[in-house]
Amino acid sequence: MLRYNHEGSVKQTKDKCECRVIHDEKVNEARQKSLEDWAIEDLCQTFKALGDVSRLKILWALEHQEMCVCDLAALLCISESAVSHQLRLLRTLRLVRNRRAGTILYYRLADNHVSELISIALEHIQEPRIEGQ
Amino acid sequence: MLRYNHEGSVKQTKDKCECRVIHDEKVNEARQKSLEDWAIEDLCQTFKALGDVSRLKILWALEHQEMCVCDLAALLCISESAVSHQLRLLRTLRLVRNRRAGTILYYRLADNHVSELISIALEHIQEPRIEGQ
DNA sequence: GTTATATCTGAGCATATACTCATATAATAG
DNA sequence: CTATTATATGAGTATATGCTCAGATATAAC
Repeated sequence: MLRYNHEGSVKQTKDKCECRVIHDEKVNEARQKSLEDWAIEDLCQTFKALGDVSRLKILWALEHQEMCVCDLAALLCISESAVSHQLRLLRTLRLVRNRRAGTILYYRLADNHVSELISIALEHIQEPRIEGQ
Repeated sequence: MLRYNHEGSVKQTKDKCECRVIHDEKVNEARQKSLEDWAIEDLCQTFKALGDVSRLKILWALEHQEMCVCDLAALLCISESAVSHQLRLLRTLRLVRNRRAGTILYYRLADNHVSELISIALEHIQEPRIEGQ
């Protein structure tokens, strides 16, 4: 066991924290293989976008067909404003796209990533519990 | 355009909401293909677990090697208590497991799902921006 | 038994966030 | 131009959540 000085993020270079470390080599290896801050942040935002009941329902619906804002609001039984707010977030993260037809905006999934992510997560939650763990 | 009565969740069967619907057939089809409530909720919790910087860093570290609580705390530069709280959540969702060696608990990923999910999300965030959208 | 180490857990708090409401914008019809 | 429809947006608010702190638990050594 030894004491270890951590290098904080860029914002906190002055106040480094001191923590216990049991396996120095493991921590060092993890440090070397760690993702860049921007990647972690982007990953986090992507998963966070999927981690909401309303947005999940929207994405699942768009996986089968394109839909407009008010239809999605009807499906989820929440206000069109709420749907619009969520769609903006999903657009920002490039998870959905839209096409305009007059005053109506039809939304669809941006690419296959969402489908793949949901598919794997479905596998996970449906996996049978293992005894003794 | 027509008015539509929505069936709320089990908890709110009494106060059904009335919303605009443009494409009745789209909404009906989406209703038929919609996931069960428990599946949506489980999916949501799984993605929510991945949608946090600390937990993502933990999972990414465990993808390469098993680690104990205090090493993870040292890596993330947060308290061991905070790590323990997050690991409990990840354990509950069967995303990680542990093995005991004396007083030390070594954590590892429970299966390949986490790796696959992160891998696809990495693809997504690294995808080049498309102009005109 | 006592002591030390590693981890866990509940409570409290500060921040994040998902919604509602009111209003603004964009496209179409007249 | 005005009116209507569909959507977007900013502000405010109630809830959710990630952390710290204090204390509890589990294992090993003595």
